[in-house]
Amino acid sequence: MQLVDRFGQRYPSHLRASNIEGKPLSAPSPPVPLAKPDSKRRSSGRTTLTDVAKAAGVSPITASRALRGERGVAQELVQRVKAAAEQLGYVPDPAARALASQRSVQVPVLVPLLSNALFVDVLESVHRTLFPHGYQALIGVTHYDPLEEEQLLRTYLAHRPAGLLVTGFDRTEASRHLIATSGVPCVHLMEMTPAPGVFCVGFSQQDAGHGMTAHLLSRGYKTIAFVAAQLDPRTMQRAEGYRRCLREAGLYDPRLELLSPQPSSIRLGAELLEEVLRTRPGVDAVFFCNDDLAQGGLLAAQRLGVAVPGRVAIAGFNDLAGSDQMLPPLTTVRTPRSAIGEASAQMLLSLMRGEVPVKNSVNLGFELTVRGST
Amino acid sequence: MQLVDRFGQRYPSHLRASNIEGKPLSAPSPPVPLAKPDSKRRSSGRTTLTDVAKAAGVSPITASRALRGERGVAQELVQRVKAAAEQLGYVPDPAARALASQRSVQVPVLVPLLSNALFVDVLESVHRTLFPHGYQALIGVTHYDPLEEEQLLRTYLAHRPAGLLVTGFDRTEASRHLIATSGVPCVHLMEMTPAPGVFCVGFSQQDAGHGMTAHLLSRGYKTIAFVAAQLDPRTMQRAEGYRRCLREAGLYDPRLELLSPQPSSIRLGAELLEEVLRTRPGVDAVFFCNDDLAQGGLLAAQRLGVAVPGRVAIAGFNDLAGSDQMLPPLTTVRTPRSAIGEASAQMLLSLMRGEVPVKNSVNLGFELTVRGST
DNA sequence: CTGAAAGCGCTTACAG
DNA sequence: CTGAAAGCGCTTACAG
Repeated sequence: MQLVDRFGQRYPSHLRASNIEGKPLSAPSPPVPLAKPDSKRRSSGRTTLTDVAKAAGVSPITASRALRGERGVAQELVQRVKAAAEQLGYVPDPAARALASQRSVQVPVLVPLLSNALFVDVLESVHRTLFPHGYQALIGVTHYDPLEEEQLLRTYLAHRPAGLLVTGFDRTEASRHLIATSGVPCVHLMEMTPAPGVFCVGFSQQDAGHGMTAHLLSRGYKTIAFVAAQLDPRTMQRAEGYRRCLREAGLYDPRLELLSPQPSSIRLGAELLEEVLRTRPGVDAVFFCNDDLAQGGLLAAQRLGVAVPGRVAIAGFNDLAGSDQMLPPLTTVRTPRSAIGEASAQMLLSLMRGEVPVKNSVNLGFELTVRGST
Repeated sequence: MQLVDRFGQRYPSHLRASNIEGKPLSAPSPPVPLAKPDSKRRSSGRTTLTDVAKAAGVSPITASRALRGERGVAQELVQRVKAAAEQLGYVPDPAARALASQRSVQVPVLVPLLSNALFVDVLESVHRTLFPHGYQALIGVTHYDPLEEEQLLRTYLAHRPAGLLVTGFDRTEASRHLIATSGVPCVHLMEMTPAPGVFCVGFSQQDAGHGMTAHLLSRGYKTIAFVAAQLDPRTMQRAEGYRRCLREAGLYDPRLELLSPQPSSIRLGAELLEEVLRTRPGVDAVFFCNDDLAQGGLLAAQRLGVAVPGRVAIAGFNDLAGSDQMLPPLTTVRTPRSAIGEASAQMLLSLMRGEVPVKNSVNLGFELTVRGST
């Protein structure tokens, strides 16, 4: 068999000696790929694995193995191949790789919304962790709709992703089945679960809801309202924590809950605080399920001349940007979203390497951040 | 030539009659792909174009053409192929498609940061516009670093993207060259430019800076400070608009500019307002280059008991979440970021179809939003 | 430890 | 308007 390199030189592929001398390696690569006028030629002019193999004087398979760091390749060959690849500016073709190996470098990250800074932080830290390893985070926005998530899952799974990151555990049976049968490593974000064989990184939303409520009780507040929007699963888990805590104290009253299915926002928080003050005049503390609501509530209180925490205490959740700058600064729960993004990506990385993680679930906890508003 | 389908039936590929009767279409697909024990078999069990073609009684090429909506295929065949694809739940393999066509469905979107809601909004609307057309937006975060952008460009361009979205025009010569020679359709976001052959969607940052300054002048403010952070190209274009406007009014004084290279944030805005009040006591209005700074400034003023706009007026830029809820509500410039995302994606879609857009540049303008703070 | 052959699932470039 | 052949650039599965 004869190989023809891009300079038109011909040599049998087993003639390695000439390459060992370094000749092909030092040959200057042409500034513009030489477009061969051959008919039937579809070459893109791109540097291919074969080019690298030729330059290193090995077979493409060996070059492939050396470049992927597969063990069982002679140290010397590895170095020669790597040098050649560097020299030629070789970049593996992800499409060819995906087709041959039945696995791409793509990692869909399915989050409910991008308008919540929480998920942007998670997405960014996932991206930052995965990218240096050659993996590509893909955006998937479910809008809190299990059917939309199922559709996204179908689409993305057809792309043979290397891994998958999904938010929480609340999804359709079909989605669960798709994930399970795909064989694609999957890590669940934001929540803890007892289910075996399932991987997750997050914290206990219910404990966090309980913790904040306990803090308010410890401050002496007795009539604590829970005000929530969106009403997604994690919000409702916080609600459960709130209920559990108040029941333990014998202070639970369902009429203290104000639940709005609307999307969470600063403006809505303002409206909801006004509603609480108007309809539940006895309330002495409000626990908002998210900081944007709480910030809106704080601003509304100021606008109305309602003293915080004198007349009513206000607490939030997530410690979003600006909460520490409010007047008074907002008491909230600091959630480890960047850490969740990073740890979940690390766990996925290890699953994608075929390893078995030491722990199925990683609980990153939360931090009660007490500031002036309570 | 004989084809063997997954049920082991053998029939010559030209025997279309039996398929026209609909037999293969109505054959139930096995719940689990039958893993053939053939050696040398690498099949993933996935439904392939060949399966569809067989079921429709046409060649794979015709099936491919029919599915991609390429014109020049008999209407009847198109319908048969589409029915077969639907029936079998066929999803084209993006990797195979990318490898064969030298073009993927990926569209990298290069933005400076994800921590600025501005770019999240752009990214989300790009994603929302592209996804239904089968294109996949990829995240690329440059951290305002041209070299990081160049590195991202190299990586992403090796993935043969279908299109490319980049922020602004400020990049390395090498990056410009990479984009130009890649042949990948590219649209520039956020800024306007006179350069021919370059596509962009945005608005004039300088005009917007000028507009806000003119508004402040029209309100009677004479000593207007410009306070900025990050100092990225677009911020500096706004600064230019501010300067031009004050020069026109004969009121420009470089000492009124407070420029910090730190990342923009609510907290920094608070610090910078304090600094302005301390070091430039004559200032009667502050134009912050971004709303997060302005919100921080507003909160700092409140904390210090400085009347807004009585003692000092405050204006921002971008109309971010919460600005309308501040006390007083913040005067700002509403920028069309979702519209920019959508319009740029539409322009890219038409470029990727090989069309020539009517206009090289789309100016989406901006809107002065005057509220209580000025 | 290394390699020749085959194959991944599509589309391009030719023919007819 | 339709199709047989070849090829995209890798990796898998076998051999040695």
